[in-house]
Formats: sequence, structure tokens, C-alpha cells
Amino acid sequence: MSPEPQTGPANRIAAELRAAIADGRYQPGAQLPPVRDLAKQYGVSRNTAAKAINILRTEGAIVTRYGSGAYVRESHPIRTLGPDRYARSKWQETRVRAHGEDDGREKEQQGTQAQEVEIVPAEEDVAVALGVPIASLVVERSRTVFRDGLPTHTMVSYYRPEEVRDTPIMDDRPGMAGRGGSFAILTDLGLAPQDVDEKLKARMPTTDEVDVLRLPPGEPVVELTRWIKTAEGYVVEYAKGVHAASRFEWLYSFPIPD
Amino acid sequence: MSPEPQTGPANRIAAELRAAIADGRYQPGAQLPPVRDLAKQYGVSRNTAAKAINILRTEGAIVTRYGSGAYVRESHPIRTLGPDRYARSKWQETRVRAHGEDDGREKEQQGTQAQEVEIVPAEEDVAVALGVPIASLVVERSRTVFRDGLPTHTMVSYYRPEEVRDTPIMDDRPGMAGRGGSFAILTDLGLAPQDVDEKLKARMPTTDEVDVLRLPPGEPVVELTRWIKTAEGYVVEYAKGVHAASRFEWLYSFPIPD
DNA sequence: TAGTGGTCTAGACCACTTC
DNA sequence: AAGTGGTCTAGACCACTAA
Repeated sequence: MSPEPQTGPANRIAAELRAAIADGRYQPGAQLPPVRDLAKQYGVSRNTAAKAINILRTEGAIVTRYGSGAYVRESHPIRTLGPDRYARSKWQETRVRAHGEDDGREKEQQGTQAQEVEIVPAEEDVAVALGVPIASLVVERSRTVFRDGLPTHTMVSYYRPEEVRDTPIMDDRPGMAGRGGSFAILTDLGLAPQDVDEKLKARMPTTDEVDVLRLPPGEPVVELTRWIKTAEGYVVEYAKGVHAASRFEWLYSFPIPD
Repeated sequence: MSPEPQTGPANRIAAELRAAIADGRYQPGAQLPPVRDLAKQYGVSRNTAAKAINILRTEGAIVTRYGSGAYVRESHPIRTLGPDRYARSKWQETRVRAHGEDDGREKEQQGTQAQEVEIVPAEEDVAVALGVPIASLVVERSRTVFRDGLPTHTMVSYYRPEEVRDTPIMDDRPGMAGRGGSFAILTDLGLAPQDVDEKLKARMPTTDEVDVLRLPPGEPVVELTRWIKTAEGYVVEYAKGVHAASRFEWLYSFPIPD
């Protein structure tokens, strides 16, 4: 009935370790026995013990550090992303700080590294979103967001060049147009953001994403696409993000439509 | 710099096959060369060729059928879930049909199998959501939803027993209270749904979920939690679902808060 | 029955970490 | 230098599919 044989020593060892982790015999961060020891203990080949470890790795239960050992995965606090993260009250603050000098605590809550602003030809989805011809030039602002010293997500925003030219949005110094800062700038330009459309899709990461987000094997990502619109429904920013799934959850509220 | 050695024959073979799949040399549904052939072709051991296949399997690029072969994964159409799926206009229809007889085409668009209604003691999250004591009895309605003959998601709803007793919500025949049917019933009870809160979280499936949803290895799931509230903010239904990530995307729109 | 995927062993070598 | 994870080989056996 079951198409996949779930038996065999490797699966048995994996199951026992999984149980041991689940009931706390191995705490988060604790090191598991070395593969060679597991092999001896269970009377299997090293290869088979390694396979068991690999199964747990794929499930995301453990993380292996090359040359060091296998460790029970530390769970990071989950950040809940609700509509509030776009609240107007938050831009003001950011905006005021943006006028001042770098106060040296930028990375405390949400540090941005690897910020980059480029002018690139629009891919199809960008062109459609912004209502410009395909391959016409658009402003692309990319950044990788860190928390607790680890990357949590990437975000790439697109703007029409004629709208953001000569604004701090073009400034690639970290923190300048970060957070809701761009919203304040757009407001100044007479393009006040009013509504947000968001699309979420979960999938396994590409190898590039595994690299950039330093994802443990077996961790999915959530692709977030958003459209920021003015009261007239005019899209002023189109953005795409890739989030490490284990670090986020999303919260939405809406009235039941007619 | 890179902590994980990504080199080696297995990875090289996986990369070549991945590329071949990506540019269409292997179409969806097509069978890949047998592991033994790959081994011979690349001059590696059978074990290594199998490992390459396993990498692609973990990534979800291919599906293996025991004793038959490895096949490029067929992609299912993605269903977009927006607020519209709760629209009032949709309950009416369902409600009218619910009064009629089973017309035999139930499974055409969205078939529900394995519907089950039970009265169970409330777990903590259920108790909190419905505002009842932990372990007090609540009505639990579980179902697995199919599409194209394959399970796409599970859904478990909770209600207060005194509110839904003697209503079709307690009827475990498939299709009776399915879709928005429960909303119409709640409306009749003077508990008209007005607002929806939804929470989304992506993660890897448990082994149970792999079984029930027949998930290919490497496919994540999305956990959806929702609260259905009346105009007064009273929670009339609390529900949790587990969705096969590859078959859905979610769409939300909201105004920027103050 | 032949073909195929899944698994395992025993031994080997390499790459990285830790001391 | 010692310990550890990652990978590979060559051969073997088992489980399942398809004809």
C-alpha cells in the first residue's frame, strides 16, 4: 500500500533520534553522537548512519557543521508580519531618523546589509506591475535583511526611474531608504501609498537562495510579492521578497466580500 | 567560504539533469534514464547516480516510482486563494444546492472526501480561539479536499456545540456543510460572519501529512489558521488547514494602517 | 521474468574544525 | 594531530512494476 519502503536501519535510527530530540533528550543546540559512533552503536555501516543523519537534516530537525558535528536545530523566534508593519506612524519615525546622522545602532533590530541600487531593464513581471514596456529601464533596490546576525529575507523593490530620481531611494547607503522610508519619500512626491496587495507562495529554495539566506537543508522559503498603490490604484512600488519560512508567519484581516 | 562542499560527481550529475529538465529536454512526465544507465554513462558507481537522483527528488524536481522509474514532476495548476473565496454571493449558491438532492457532480470542481464530524475536548489553541475552557467539548469538522483526484489540503473547523447543534454543520455527509455552506447556516443562527483573520506559516510536512496529502518528498506545506468573526468580533468558527504548497498561492489586499 | 528504485556493507579518501 | 562530516566505489540483496 505504501509506495515508499519506510523501513530499514537508516530510517529506524532516524526515527529514534527524532524521538530523542522531540522529547528533549537532545536539547536545541546539543550535539548528536558522531556518525562513526552511531554506526558502531547500531551495528551498521558508517554510510547508513550518515544516511540517518541526512534524513533528519532534510527534515530540518538538525543542522550539521562540517568537520564539527551534527546539532539539534536552534529555533529562532518567529516574527509575525501583519498589516501594522506598513503603518503610517512608522514612516515618520524612520523619516526623522533618516534626516539625522547614522547613530550607530542601525543593526540592532533589523540590520540591512548588501543594499544595492541599480538601473536595470524591466523583466516581464516588473513591466506588467509598473505598467511600463518590457526591457525599459527601472530602478531596482535590492537588500538582504538580517536579524540576530543571520539573514532572514531578501527584498527587491522596483520603481519608475522618473519618479524616484534624485531622491534618497537612489541612495544605496544602508538604512537610508530602508523600512518605510521609501513610503515617506513617495508621499513627498505626491504618490502617497494607500493600499497594499500581497501574494504569498511557499516552495523549496534554489541553491542560490540556500547560499544567500544560509538556509539549512530542508527549510522552505516563502515568496512574497507586493504591489504598493496610491488611492487611485496607481502602482508606485513593486517588490519581491524571499523569506526563510521558519522565521516568519503572516497575519491578515479582511472583511468578507459581497 | 562555502561551508557545504557542493562539488563531486553526484552534484554534477544532478546539476546536468536539473538543467536538462529546466530547458525542456525532459518534459514533465518524461522518464529519466535509469540509475544504472546514469552510473555507466557518467562513469560512477550506482550509488552515486542514485544520490544525484535523490537530490533532485528532495528539490521536488522529479518524482520516483518504485520499480518503475524517475519522472519529471508534473506541475499542477496553482489555485489562487483571495478574499473572494469567502464572498457572500458564493454561499447562496451552495445553500440552495444544499437544500436539493445530491446531483452527482459533487467532485467536479472541489470534491471532499473523508468528511468527519466529532465532538472532542478543546485543545489549548481551540479553547483560546473560541473563548471556552480548555478540554471543554467542541464540535470538530475535519475534511480532506481533493482536486483532480489528488488531495490538496486538509481543513479542520471548530464550533461551539450549543451553537451548531441540530444544524447541517453536524451532518457528516460530504458536501452538506462544505464550502461556504457553514456561513449560511451561521447567518441563520444570528451569527453572521463579517470578518476573517488568517495566519499563514510554511514548513516541512510531518510524516502523517506526507501520507494524507500524498506529498512528494521535498514539498513544503502551508499551515493556514483562520478565525471567522461576527460584526461584534465574536469568533464563530476557528479553523486550521494544511495545504500542499505547490498547489496554492495566497492573495491579500489591505489599506495601509495609521 | 526482466527492469528498476531503494538500501546496505566495508573500506577508502577528502575537507573542515578544533585543539 | 585528532576528530568529524561528506563523498565515493564495487558489489550485493530486496521490493516493486510491467509485461
